[in-house]
Amino acid sequence: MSLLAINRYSGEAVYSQIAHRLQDEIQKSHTAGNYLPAEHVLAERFNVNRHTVRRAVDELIQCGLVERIHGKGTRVLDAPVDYTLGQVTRFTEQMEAGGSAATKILRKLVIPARGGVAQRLAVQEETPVIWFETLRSVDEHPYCLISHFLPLARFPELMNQFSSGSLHALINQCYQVQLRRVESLVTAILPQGDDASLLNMSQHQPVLRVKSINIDTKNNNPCEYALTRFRADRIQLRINP
Amino acid sequence: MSLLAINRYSGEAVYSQIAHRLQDEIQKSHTAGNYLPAEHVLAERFNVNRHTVRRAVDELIQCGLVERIHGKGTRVLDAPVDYTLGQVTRFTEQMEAGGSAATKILRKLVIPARGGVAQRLAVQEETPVIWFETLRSVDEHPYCLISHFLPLARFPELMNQFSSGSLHALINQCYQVQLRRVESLVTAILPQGDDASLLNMSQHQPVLRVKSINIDTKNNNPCEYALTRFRADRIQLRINP
DNA sequence: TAGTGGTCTAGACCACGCA
DNA sequence: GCGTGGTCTAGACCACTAG
Repeated sequence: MSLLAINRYSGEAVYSQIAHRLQDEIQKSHTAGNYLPAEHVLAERFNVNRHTVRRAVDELIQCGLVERIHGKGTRVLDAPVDYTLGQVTRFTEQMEAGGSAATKILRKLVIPARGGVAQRLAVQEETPVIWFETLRSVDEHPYCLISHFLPLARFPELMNQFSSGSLHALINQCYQVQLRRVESLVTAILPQGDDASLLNMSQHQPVLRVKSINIDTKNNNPCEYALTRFRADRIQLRINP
Repeated sequence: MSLLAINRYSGEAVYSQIAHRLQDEIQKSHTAGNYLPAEHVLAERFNVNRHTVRRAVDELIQCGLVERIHGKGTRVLDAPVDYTLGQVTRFTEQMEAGGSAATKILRKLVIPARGGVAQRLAVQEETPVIWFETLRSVDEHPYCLISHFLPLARFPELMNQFSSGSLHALINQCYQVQLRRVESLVTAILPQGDDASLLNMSQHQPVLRVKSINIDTKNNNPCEYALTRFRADRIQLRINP
């Protein structure tokens, strides 16, 4: 319970003061999964109208701190998960800490390499390339969408072999290829195409886009080009030099 | 003027119907720079309360279609810029590079350390901390905004010494302190506060936010906490493991 | 059925931009 | 001073969740 009351003459809007107060309290007692008190309770506590509380909570939602669930309440969300960009990608292992991670395969195609894909895989234009589209989730909450591109000639049976689980583990097992990340290019964009709906997020909130190249550690040939879109409100990338 | 009236029993919220109607009209008569009719006029036209119109316009703002200007009205914004334009001008910022282009100092303050700042600098709450706000540009085009936080006790004269150029070079020169970046946390958000106008960008395009900690290489004490916001349409971060 | 959030109305007063 | 958006209140009713 806060000691300081709302100051109606401070120049700062009441809803804004309440938003900051709630934000502080959420971060101090980082109770992810908990529910905020009901709106009418908060209204009584701060001595304001319920609509004013709603306006404050709107701010928290915009920040990605909480989510409203109709009929249930307003739930505190997990803080963005740190995702370390290292040499070896271990998506599943990194994310599994909290809950049950899952990878869903959305598309499996063979396409002719063009432009950036051909260039990054160091193959001729029109060379057949495997394209996997995967969606990763924790506890049914999607957090990233990955387009994987791999030269078909190098992994001739991968199209049939890959049906679930970790792609890199499968490659390691079936082809004795150890992958190492050599470069990542990170930027932020608004979600394109179906990405927003697949990630179950707003079209107007940004995603982190990471282009990465993985090479075969044995011969340093590029084997995979991956284009990952992270929900930026759920993920932050940790980079250690 | 629309022919179809609002249907109060369609299941779709009234504000949502109004938002779609307005969106259609804006896009048909794409009159960027024009102002929407005043809220009370729209309310009258749709036979709803002014608050309901406001809720509808909130949606359009969220989409980046219009902006409210206090005392003036609600203005239709330009169509979003095509992404291909952004791609051309996008360049890459090395995580380690200090940045040599023009740096403008926007603010120099001493503030009491609180929360994340205190924690990351490993100082007590309320310890005096220097806060520099700088803007970096290339060819007059701003591309990033940095909040630097440094313990005042460690750099007692820095407030007066720093007037232009590279902060890290100055620290090295005056205090014989070599800084090393030990951690970076990267995420993407929509610009907050004045960031959009300082970076001369749309409020609806994302920025890359990098939190980084620099330590003194001699004793491994944290000396600077920097919070950088990059224009994501102009910058991508290259990360080499 | 009780409790929660979702929407809409009605009216008041304030703060800002501009002529 | 007028017209604009910004905020806050008060109350009503609906829709969803869960016991």
